[in-house]
Amino acid sequence: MRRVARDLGVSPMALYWHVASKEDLLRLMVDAVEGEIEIPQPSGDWRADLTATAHGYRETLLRHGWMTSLIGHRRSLGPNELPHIENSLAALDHLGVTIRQAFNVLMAVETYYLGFAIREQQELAAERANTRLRPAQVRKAIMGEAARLRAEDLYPHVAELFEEGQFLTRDERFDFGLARLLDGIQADLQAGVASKVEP
Amino acid sequence: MRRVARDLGVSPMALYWHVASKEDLLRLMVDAVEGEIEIPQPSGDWRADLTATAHGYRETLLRHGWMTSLIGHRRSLGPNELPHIENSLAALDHLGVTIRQAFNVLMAVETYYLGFAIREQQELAAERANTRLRPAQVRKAIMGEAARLRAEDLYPHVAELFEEGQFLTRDERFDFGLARLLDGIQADLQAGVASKVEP
DNA sequence: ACTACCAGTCGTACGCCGTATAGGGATGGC
DNA sequence: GCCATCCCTATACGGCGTACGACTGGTAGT
Repeated sequence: MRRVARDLGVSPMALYWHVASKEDLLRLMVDAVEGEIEIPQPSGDWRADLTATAHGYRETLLRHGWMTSLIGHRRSLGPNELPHIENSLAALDHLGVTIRQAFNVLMAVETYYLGFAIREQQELAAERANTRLRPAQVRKAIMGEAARLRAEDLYPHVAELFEEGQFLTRDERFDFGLARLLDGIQADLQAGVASKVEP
Repeated sequence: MRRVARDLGVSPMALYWHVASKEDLLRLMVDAVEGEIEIPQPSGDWRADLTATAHGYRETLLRHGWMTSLIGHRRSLGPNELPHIENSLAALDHLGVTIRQAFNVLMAVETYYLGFAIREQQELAAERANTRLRPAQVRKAIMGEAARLRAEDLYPHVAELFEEGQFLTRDERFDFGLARLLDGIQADLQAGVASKVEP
C-alpha cells in the first residue's frame, strides 16, 4: 500500500478512497489480469480454440509473475472471467456435447494450464536463484548429485534422469501435456457421440 | 513468527535459533508436507500407480489448505520430493519408454494435479465465504444471474451452464480430467511403442 | 454571495509484524 | 573453576495496513 502510494506520488491513505483494503486491491489486480487474457473467437476447431486459450492464459500469467502467488487464495469470478468461460464453452458447441460435458472438459483444461503456470513460476524462481551459476556449472552440479545417488544406491531412476542431458523446453512440455489431455478428451467425446449415434 | 512462538510457549526470538528466517520456516513447512504425501510402490500398473499418487497429492494438499498459497513461489526440491519422482518414474519403467518420455509424462500429470489442488482450494475458499447462505439460496442466486445474462443477451453458454443444476462432484471432476490425460498419454505411449516395433 | 455538499487527499497514530543485537542461564568437558 | 556450547529472553527498530479526523477545491442550489 505505502509503496503503491509512493509510486503514485500520493499519501498512503489516499488509496483508501478508491479501494476498501489491500485485499480488495489485490482482488482487483487479479481480475484485471484475468481481463488481459486474450480469448480467441470460436473458429469451429475446438482443439485449436482451447489450445489458443491455454497459450493466452499461460502467456499472461508469465507476464505477471506475481499472479501465481495470489491466485492460490483469491479467485476473481469477476466480470472478466465470464467471457473466458463463454468462449471456451462456445468452442465446444456444435459437437453433440451437453453443456455439462463441455464444462467438464473446460475444467480439465483450465486445471492443466493453471497448474502449468504455477510450476513454471516455481521453475523460473529457482532459475533466478541460480542466476550466478553458469549453465555448465549447473550441469556439473546435477551430474554430481546423480553420482552421489548412484554411490548411495538411491533413486536409480532419478539418477538416470539427472544424467540425461536433453529435455524438452518448457514450451514443448506445455504443448505435450496439453496435447495429451486434448487427445484423451477427443477420444472420450468421439466415443460418446458414437454411442449416441449407434444404438 | 510471533504466533508460532506463542503457540510454542516461547519467546519469538527463540525460533531464530532453529530457523534462519520466516521464509526458511515456510520452506521447511512446504518440504514437510511434501514428505507427508503417500507414494505407492510401483505395482506394474502404471495408470493405477500414477492415479494413486495423484490422489495422495490432492488429499495432502487438501489437508493443508495453506500449502496452495505457498507453493506458488516456494519450491521445495528438498529430499522429500525425490522419492515421489523416483516412484513415478519407476511406475513408467518396463514400458519401453525412455527416461525422458517418462519425465514428460510425470510432468504432465503433476501439472494436472497441482492445478487441480489450487482450483479446489479456490472453490473451497469461495464456498467458505458463502457459508451463511443455504444451498437453496445459492442455487437461487445463480439462477437469478442466469436470468440477468439472458435478459441482457450476454454469454448464452454461461447462462445455460448456470441453469444446469447437475454437476460432477469435485472428486468426479478430478478423476475425469486425470483419466482423460492418462488416456491421451497411454495412446501416445502405445503409438510410440508400435512405431518402434513395426519398421 | 452564501451555503451545502461532495470527491479526493493528507497527517497522525495505533497495533501489528519480522528480526538485529546483546545478553543471560544451564549443561558438560577439561 | 573455567570455558564452550546450546538454547532462550528482552529490548528495540523500522516497516506495514489502516482507523480517525481534518483539510481542500469544485460544483450546485438558493
